[in-house]
Amino acid sequence: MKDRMNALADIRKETLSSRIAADLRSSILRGDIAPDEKINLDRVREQFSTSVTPLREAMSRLVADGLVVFEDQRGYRVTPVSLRDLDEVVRLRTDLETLALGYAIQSGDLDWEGRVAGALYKLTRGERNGDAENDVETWERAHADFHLTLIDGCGMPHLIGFCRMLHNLNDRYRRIFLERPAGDPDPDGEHRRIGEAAMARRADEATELLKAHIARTGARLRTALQARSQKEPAK
Amino acid sequence: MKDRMNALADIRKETLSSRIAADLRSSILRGDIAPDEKINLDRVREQFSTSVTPLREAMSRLVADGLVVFEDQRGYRVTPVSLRDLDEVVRLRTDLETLALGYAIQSGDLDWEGRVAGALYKLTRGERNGDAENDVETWERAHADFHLTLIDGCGMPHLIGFCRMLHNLNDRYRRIFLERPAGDPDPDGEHRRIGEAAMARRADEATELLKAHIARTGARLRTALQARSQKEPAK
DNA sequence: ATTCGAAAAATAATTGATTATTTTCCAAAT
DNA sequence: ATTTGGAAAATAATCAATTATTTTTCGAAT
Repeated sequence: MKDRMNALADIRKETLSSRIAADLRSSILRGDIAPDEKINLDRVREQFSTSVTPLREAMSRLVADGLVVFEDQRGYRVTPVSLRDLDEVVRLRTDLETLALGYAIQSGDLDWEGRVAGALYKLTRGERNGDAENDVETWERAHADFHLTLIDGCGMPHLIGFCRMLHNLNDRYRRIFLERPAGDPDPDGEHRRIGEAAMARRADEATELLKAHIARTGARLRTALQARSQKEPAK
Repeated sequence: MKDRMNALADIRKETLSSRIAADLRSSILRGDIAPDEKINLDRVREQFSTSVTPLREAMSRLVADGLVVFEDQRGYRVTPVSLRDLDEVVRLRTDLETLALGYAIQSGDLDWEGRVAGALYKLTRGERNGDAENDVETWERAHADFHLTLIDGCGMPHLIGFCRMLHNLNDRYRRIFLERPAGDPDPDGEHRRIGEAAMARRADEATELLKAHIARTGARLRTALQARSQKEPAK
């Protein structure tokens, strides 16, 4: 009874800032707002039918996420993309996600295993590369959820935050630049093998599989970006 | 002539938000605003003689730095301290700063070496544990500058951002909980050895020295926190 | 044609008032 | 003594107007 009351008390009124930040985050990840695009605060304010204050706050949160860059007196711009940035993101994902996975395998409890299994189930049950927008968003959510649950067992909030940010940055590249964003030859198989190795506490195997998974997507992205920048010279 | 004009054009009017964020960051790092302390926006607004909007924006930036935690409708609170958090910060500093240093040694150019030498010079020339506030702040600035310059040669902005954040978090622990925050037995020697190994491109030696340096401070902090929490039971 | 400087326009940032939500207080009921 | 519910107080969040700064435009000078 008391636990039930506490759970209800935690349902707090979401602020406009949080709503706006979430919506803009999605738009940026999907490429709906293009990399390097200047964000005109007055126009966006009108689109959300709000005033500038919650919008500025939302932008600050997106800056923290690495999705937007800010300069005093010059406002906000969607973070540009580049080969160099992609390389960093891929390299850091490799370094930090495997680090986090290692710690998770070390420290994660049975509850974590259960959550990994659940996230894996949801990911591999979903429609992939469906044409319907809802299907894509559902898969993207399940995908992010799986990766983040995998490392959640490390119990290190700062590290999880870094990985989350890198994961989002990588997702943006994948969604903008790959024609089939979920189009690895066998993503379900890869995700399953990673998840199973992690749950079975085979740390070396799990981290090697994760590394390969990250590298594979990274290589495809690199190719796509290079092809694109041969069509359009670098800014 | 054109370069000179560009340099002048880059001198932009600093915003109140940026000023407030910087001031509050210092206050938090120094422990002037205590860990876990609720930040009353109206009171702080008055202290800065400003309105609430730039203050909220400043707070968002501090949230991004990990120095403040936020909850919708409940405002802002200085990030609490704990043994668990300290352990994570120390562990991640070890993992990430050595990673960054390795990359810097790999990629850093002569200009980077020069900057490391300069930062080392400034650090070892300064007054340590002086009683004057300016001396402490000067040393703290030089200390942070040295560590961040050391890794700056990695040329990876995200990684540098993570390391900066961890470094700040660690600095806060050091300044609040150690009676002599710069009081390692021979910090100048340690810093010098790390810097010289890095400039000489002896990667293994530099990273081992850095690890030991981080671990030493971490152990002292752990001891100090444990002693304190035996006096005051955990919240 | 290019550069410069000033004015106009656009945009960023801040203000102080208002509205929304949470916290605290207090009296009544158990 | 404890719990509940409502009102008051405090605080968080947002608004729309105003101010500050940057960017764009345009005419004059070179």
